[in-house]
Amino acid sequence: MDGNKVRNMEEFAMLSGISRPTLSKYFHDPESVRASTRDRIEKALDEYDYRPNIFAINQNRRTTNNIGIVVPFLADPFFAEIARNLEKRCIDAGYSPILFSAHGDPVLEVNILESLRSQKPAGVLLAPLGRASDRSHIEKFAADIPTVLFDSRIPDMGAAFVGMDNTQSMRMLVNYLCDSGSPPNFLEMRTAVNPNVNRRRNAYVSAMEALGHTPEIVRIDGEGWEFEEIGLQGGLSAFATGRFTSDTILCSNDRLAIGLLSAAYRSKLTVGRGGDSDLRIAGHDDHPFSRFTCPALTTVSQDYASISEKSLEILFKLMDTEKRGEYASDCLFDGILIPRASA
Amino acid sequence: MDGNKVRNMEEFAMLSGISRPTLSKYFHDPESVRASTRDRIEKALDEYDYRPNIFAINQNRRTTNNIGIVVPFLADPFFAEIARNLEKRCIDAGYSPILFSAHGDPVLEVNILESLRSQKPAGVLLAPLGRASDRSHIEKFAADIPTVLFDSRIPDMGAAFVGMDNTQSMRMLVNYLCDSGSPPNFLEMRTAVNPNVNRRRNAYVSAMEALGHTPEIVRIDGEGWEFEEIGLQGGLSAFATGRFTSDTILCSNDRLAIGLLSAAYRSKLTVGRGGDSDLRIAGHDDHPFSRFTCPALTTVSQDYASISEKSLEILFKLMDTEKRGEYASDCLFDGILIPRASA
DNA sequence: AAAATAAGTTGACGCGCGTAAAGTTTTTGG
DNA sequence: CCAAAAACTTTACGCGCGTCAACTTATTTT
Repeated sequence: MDGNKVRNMEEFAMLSGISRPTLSKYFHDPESVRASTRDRIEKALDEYDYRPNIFAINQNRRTTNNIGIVVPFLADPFFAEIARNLEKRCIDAGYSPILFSAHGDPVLEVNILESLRSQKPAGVLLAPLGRASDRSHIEKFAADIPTVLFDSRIPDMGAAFVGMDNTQSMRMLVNYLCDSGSPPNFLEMRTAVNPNVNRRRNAYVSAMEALGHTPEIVRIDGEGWEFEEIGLQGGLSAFATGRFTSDTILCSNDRLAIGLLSAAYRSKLTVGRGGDSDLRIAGHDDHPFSRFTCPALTTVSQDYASISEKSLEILFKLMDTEKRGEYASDCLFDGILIPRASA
Repeated sequence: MDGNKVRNMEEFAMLSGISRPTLSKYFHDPESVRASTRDRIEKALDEYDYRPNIFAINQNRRTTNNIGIVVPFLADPFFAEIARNLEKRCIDAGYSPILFSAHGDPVLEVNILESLRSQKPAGVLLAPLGRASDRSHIEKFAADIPTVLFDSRIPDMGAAFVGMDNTQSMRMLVNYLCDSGSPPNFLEMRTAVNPNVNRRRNAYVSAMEALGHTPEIVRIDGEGWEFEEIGLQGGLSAFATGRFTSDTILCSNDRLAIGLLSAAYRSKLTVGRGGDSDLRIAGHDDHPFSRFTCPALTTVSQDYASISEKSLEILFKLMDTEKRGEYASDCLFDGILIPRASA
């Protein structure tokens, strides 16, 4: 392009010698015009610097080609990774992803949903904060705009959901740990930040009982999303006061486990599955950093690729149809055990 | 609100008994109308469900109140953390941040800039990919839209820049390490992903020479942004083949150091500053996870808060004035040494 | 309380594009 | 080669809001 700035489609129509309605069609879908016309347009596009005004376009359209992606806490690499995956898939499918993080704040989550509304997105992928979320607000939102919830299931929420089967994954972990050593304690934060934790705890309890062991839950203090710090501080004090009744500790998620590994190290406790170690520690989620902890963390993998693929698949269905309610089905993925050196 | 959906400002004007131009003023700036009028509007707003159409608003305005935030790789917690900081500040200042990640892909980076252009943002905060970036493209972008570069400085780029003083920070680290033990080797990736690495290497060399020591650089293979994995694999092979000439290793960044810690652990080498350890390892950036590695990682802190505050301060200046060139000054922050157990 | 000023109202036009209707040209197919 | 179909052009209106000009009403000033 020569850098000749063109003001609007009208002017570009003059310059290119193509009528405005045809240009409009072209920009909406290049395949919708004859090949020869397409060539002429693209040649002109090459010569002049014109891009349709996106605001004018979206003003009339009932819906844009934007897809909102909302996560509860982007500084958590787990969500960063999922968001990356989702973004790429959206782009490949010809949509424009818009990424938001609630930064752990339920008020911000509501604000995001509100501003998203006025963006008229074609659809929204939402990983809610969980317990702190304003349920009725999310429910209303999902009623108006095609929405797929992922990661964290909100009880009694009608919207479609994609996530992992916490019951299955925890049972698998518990079985593995009991097979390979002593039955684990379960470590969690006192104030559960999302419903997954509850499901994981319950699954732990029932899996333990099924094996004839007594479940033992250790709760540590701390609020917010600084899980590693909470795991570290809680771990230090738990080790100091001897709160663990087993040498094997199953954490409600990897970030807590990473903190606990740090606490163990500082308490001069060795971690590993070898018989000469003091402790075994396992987590849950296959956090991107879990491979690199010392020792590497045994965990259950959430299949990022499958979850994001399925989420979008369902979202596209929701977007395609008017009868949204019918597709409001859940989709749970099995986790995959990732045995590493820590347990 | 009763849920009575109101189509447009005209209709809301009827319902509220306030003229449309006055409403327009109000939505642009609530303080610009008389208090009594403001009350009446807000009462009506409370009763009816009306929100101005954002696309119609932005159609005529030369610039929106959006601020673009572009980072090279959001799955890197360092950038996630900075982005979080920037987002919050934007919101507090009354702007709407829009977050983008280039996912390590220079083509995507250009696409982001292009789509950002048509969003007419009031300003943009851009942490470029670095070496891979399309410089001329970024330069043109910054010429049209108020842009502050941060984190990674692109040589000969006219735009304003905020980042840290790598020379200062590396010298500090080298001095510290030499003071407290043997002079360090420098570990880096063979293909530097951004210019910071070059500056750090050079600073390492000159700091070592200033102390009368021979600099020793160890380069490991690997491409892309999976630094931990590269550090792990490179570390394993470097340890196996005895490529390090010192028991102290200074890594070009924390993520590489985290991988190296993992490699050391797997190679049964103990890390720490105690005399009984095999190795000392240090990083650079004060990555959010560096506190929780085993042992905790000695590093230099990038002051997230100061960098983001200063970036926005400069951006606001750029946005306020037309004579942008004059403010295209650099701003470098000193790093702060964070001595932890690893060195 | 009258005059000066600030705030609000009415009416109208423009922004850049979507889109429909009616007419014209080009392409397709038998 | 001609008729039917497809693609394109012209014309015109609408979307929701910004904004200007000319008034009218409310508030402040002296």
